[in-house]
Amino acid sequence: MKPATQPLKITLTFPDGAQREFPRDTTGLEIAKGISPSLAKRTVAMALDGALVDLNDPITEDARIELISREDPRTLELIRHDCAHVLAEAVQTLWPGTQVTIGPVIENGFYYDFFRNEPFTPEDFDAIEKKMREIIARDRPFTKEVWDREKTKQVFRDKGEAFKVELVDAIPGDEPIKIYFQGDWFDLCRGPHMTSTGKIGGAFKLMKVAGAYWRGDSNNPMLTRIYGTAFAKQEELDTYLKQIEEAEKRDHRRLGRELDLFHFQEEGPGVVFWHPKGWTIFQQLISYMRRRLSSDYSEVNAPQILDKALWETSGHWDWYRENMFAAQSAGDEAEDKRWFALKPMNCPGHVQIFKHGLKSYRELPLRLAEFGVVHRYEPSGAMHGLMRVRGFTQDDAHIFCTESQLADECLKINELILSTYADFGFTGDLTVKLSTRPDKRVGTDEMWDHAERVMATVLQEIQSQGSNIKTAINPGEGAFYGPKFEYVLRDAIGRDWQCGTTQVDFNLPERFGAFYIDQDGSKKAPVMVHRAICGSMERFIGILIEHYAGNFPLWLAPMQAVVATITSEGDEYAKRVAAAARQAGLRVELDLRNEKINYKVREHSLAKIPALLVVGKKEAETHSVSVRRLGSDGQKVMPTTEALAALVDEATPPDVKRARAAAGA
RNA sequence: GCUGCCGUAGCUCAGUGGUAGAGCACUCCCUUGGUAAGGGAGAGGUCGACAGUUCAAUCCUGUCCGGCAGCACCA
Repeated sequence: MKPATQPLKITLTFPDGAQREFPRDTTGLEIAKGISPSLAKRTVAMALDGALVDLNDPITEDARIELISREDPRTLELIRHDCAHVLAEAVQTLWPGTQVTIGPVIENGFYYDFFRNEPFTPEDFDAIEKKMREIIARDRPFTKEVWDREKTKQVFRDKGEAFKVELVDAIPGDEPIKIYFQGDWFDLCRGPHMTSTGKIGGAFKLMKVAGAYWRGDSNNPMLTRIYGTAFAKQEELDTYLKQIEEAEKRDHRRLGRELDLFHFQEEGPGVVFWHPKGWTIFQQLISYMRRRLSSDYSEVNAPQILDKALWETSGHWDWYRENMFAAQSAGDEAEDKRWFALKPMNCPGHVQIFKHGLKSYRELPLRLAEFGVVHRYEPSGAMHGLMRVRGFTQDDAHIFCTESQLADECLKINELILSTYADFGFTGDLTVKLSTRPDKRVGTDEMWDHAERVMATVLQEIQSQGSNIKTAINPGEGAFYGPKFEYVLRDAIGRDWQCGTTQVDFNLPERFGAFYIDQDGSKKAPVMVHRAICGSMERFIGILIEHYAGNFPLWLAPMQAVVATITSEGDEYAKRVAAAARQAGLRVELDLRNEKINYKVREHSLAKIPALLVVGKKEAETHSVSVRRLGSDGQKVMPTTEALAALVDEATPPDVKRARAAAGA
């Protein structure tokens, strides 16, 4: 409640706890100057009760105040935002007539979207950056004015800035229209900004150009977006650029080729050719998941291709057709021209299995799992290595249960997902998002209300269980048949990937007339829960490749060790070592080539073979091997039996180790 | 799908309006060498596909296919 008359004095609390009174409407700059001129010079913004605002803003009420220097981590956002404005001014100076739109700060920098008939190219960057440095060197103050809404629109209309006019219209009526000047150039902006363009400094760089739809809608015109980044210090920019290089080195498409895991070719856009080594990883992953499922789930396999009629019943033909592959007999004479569709999802197949034979309430929850290969016609621009393909394998399952079992099943799945991610070393932050009803959907509002209510309760429960779990709501992002949880994991270099999902479905069983006989002898439609842990095995392997940078833990490594000889004198012994290793269950290769050991070490190191077992005359005589581990410089001579036992232990999958420990305890 | 860029040997890339080169990888020969590249020779390409311009196209133009970066979409 504000008092009827504004007080003339306000009390500000400084970070050290000191409190001082100032006349109302004193600006941050005046306060800084009052403390010391050098402080005023160093200060680029202030925070009132923790919120960053312009240093020149008059302070109207009591607050905690912090004077923010350029070195404060919170300033980074301002540097980038200021830099975006300078970019826009530079572009409009160099190419008059270019329309400006928006220029926000993003995770690693900023961008600005422009409208211009001629798109920009990276060759323009030098000229733009040069102009930006001029503007920064001019060091004009950022000043803010609050304009009348109609006047603002008129000014932008007169300047030919149609997009800005639209932006003004989008600002809620009760919000002020703020205009920031930097010299003569000005932009509509929420702020805040630093005190002048000179504070931006020189540690910025334009990164790339790309197209982007106006307001993120593919029905709107496409703008040209220029991405840039900026830091407080040059060293930080250099570090960032180096990080990008490192990330490129672990790109799964590059490592997939270098490590000979898989390939793509023109005839099969978005479908993977798995090579022996890549397929070994794939199989290890599937074996792992099978072990994790064995106690609760029954594995099934449903057909790859089914009559269109079935997809009409399921609703896919209506709601998902543009993503589906359809097929007919290719023979001209065939009179039977039925349309079939490749399955884009496994659920309808599993419902058929559930429906086969009468089910009793005693059989619920019935959990059917399938490593199901599905095909989806993804937009051409969406394809990205293993991360986004048109044919992929889901570690899919459908749980048929009663409504009262639903919440428990969701929590059980949650446990499985979290423990699986932990086994692969994804120990960073995890986000669980609840996606609610989309516009395009089947089922009644009552069904959706009910489903979303149950899910929201489960989400709360999940949240309360883990400290590194964040939760969020994605309104309108659900599947067309029901709301879903999406599990987003964070990899070794901080990137987020959506993998697991739990989707509640009150529609499909009913559509197919699936039911079970309840305790009272009546027919009831089961609730169906769709769920995947890895999501797509292809994508998950892509994530693993980048997460491990190709250095797989021994249990997943396609080739776990290579036995290499120094001279051909060691051949017989090397064969015995390799045979013993294989006998012990290790995936090993023998390298008897007439090459120098240096050459072999280099080659197998580049191939990221985890263990190199080198044998020469000495080892043969002492029944030992010289073990060189990937990533270490030296080597260690050990008795062969001991070396193999250690490798076998290390190669034991984490879940198997856990099971053994539990059995032993 | 949209905007921009790209497509030459398995990979990384040179190059030219008169039908092609390098390094690595591959094959063979010499070398038997203790922990990140020993030497030599050879083989390998209708220069993404199809049209057009031209006496002549890998090179210029167009269409298509595929890829890359974003956007949109999504496991």
